[in-house]
Amino acid sequence: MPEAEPLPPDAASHGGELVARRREKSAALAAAGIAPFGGRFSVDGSVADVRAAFAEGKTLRAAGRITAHRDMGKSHFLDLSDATGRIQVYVNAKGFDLEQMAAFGLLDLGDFLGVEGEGFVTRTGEWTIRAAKFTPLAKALRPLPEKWHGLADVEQRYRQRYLDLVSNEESRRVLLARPRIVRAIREFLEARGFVEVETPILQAVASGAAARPFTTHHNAYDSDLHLRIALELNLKRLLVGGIPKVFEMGRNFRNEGVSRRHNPEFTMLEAYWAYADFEMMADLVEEMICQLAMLVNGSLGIETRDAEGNVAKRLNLTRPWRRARYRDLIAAAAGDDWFTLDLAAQKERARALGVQISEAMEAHEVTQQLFEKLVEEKTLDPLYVTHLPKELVPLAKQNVEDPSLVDVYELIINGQEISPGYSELNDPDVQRARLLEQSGGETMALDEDFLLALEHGMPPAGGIGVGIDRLVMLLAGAESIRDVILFPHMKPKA
RNA sequence: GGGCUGGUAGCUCAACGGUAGAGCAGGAGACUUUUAAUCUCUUGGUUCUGGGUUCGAAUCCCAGCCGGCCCA
Repeated sequence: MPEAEPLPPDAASHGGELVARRREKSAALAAAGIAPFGGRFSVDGSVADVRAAFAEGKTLRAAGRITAHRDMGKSHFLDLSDATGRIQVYVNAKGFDLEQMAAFGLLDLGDFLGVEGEGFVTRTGEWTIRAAKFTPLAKALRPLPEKWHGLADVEQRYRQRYLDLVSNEESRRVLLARPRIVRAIREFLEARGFVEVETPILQAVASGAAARPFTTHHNAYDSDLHLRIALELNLKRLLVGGIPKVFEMGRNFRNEGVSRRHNPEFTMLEAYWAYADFEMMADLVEEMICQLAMLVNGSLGIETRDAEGNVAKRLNLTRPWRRARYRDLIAAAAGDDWFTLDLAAQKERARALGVQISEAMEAHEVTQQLFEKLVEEKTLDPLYVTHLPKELVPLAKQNVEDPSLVDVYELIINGQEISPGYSELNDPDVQRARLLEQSGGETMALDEDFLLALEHGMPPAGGIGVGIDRLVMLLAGAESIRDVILFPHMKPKA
């Protein structure tokens, strides 16, 4: 590349020398009559499309970022990349005049470039476009992360996701798995007659789950509103309205902590199927997730990896998935006599088993804590936990034989709750009573308008929820929810 | 909220009380099929911020800011 003028001293002192040089090259391109930030450029599709169309002697048009430059003097090799792949471009000085080669010298790694030329195969077997023309398309005024190690700084990967996408293949793989999964879910449900709907995010009462909502204000009606925390109640209103199979996939918001498994906004699938029950819903989810696993991994085996990238666990999604009652799982973990013990004895037993128990906990909370630590966290392959205590699930129908239980499942895979499914409670009076009898730290808000809808008659139905972020984590092998969200919530920098 | 841990050149990382370095990127040069190209030379730093200890601080201490992991 060409001789550079000495930079003004202040440019270098800010650590801005790299930017200053690129700005100079951008200006030099403009001075030579070449727009450094170009416009329309006709291409044979994405880089992957160009590779698919590749043939020796065929004229190809491609565009992308310059991600490598191997300078041989009169011969240059460039890598042109986008998120779909990489293709090599060969530029031979013999094919261009001096002005053109001067312009070529003003290009930098990271710039967008369009090329046209014939395909050929180098003697090392690399598919290559022999550039007959090249067109600068956009100047990168700042350098990209290092070519070999990519961008490793976790914070910067999340705050400047575009740099992560440009430089980290693994991030592209995980983040692009998500839209494929979302699309496949829609296709799966639509093929079974489910209708997709969109319901309001701004709600007067945020209910359907026990969680703190975000609050905002609507000026026109001078009323406080909440961002939804669940989709459930509106979809049930649609069951009342006569739509027998309905689903929504959309964003929920919970004003709670941020962690490896929690983002304040997250995507939920909920589906409701009139005249079905929780077991039919379990079958549906089982089939759907297996299809998704085949789509993403081509297999029902899943390998989870630790921070070093080594295989940590192997999961097997082969059907049929195990189904077991909550009480039986507790008894197996804590002793057959568990449910005959009084509260004090249960607390003592739980602590002896290494489960942290606080004095304030009620009986079902002690049992639930024990369940989470000794069953849920230790479960790898899919497990449908069924027939939970009714206190845990106020929107589900009670079991006919044992009204202390509800007809529900909780799907657990790899120690995480992936999906709940219910036989939905459709008796308005029972529903009111169940919402009023909630106890413990977090309770669900009472939505009178929802109860009014139930009084008009809701068909018996099965319902499911699927946390899409966690499902994608599972299927794509991501360790953190932030790895499956393009722009995860971060604390603003001061 | 608590515990542990991290922040050094554009990027990836060293230096762990005694002159802040390397690789890549950048700059100059050589090279007409390279591919982490190679070879010679070379520029580049408010060591996150603010205090403190010390003859001397990237390093030790305190506070803060922003992350990561674990716990609640």
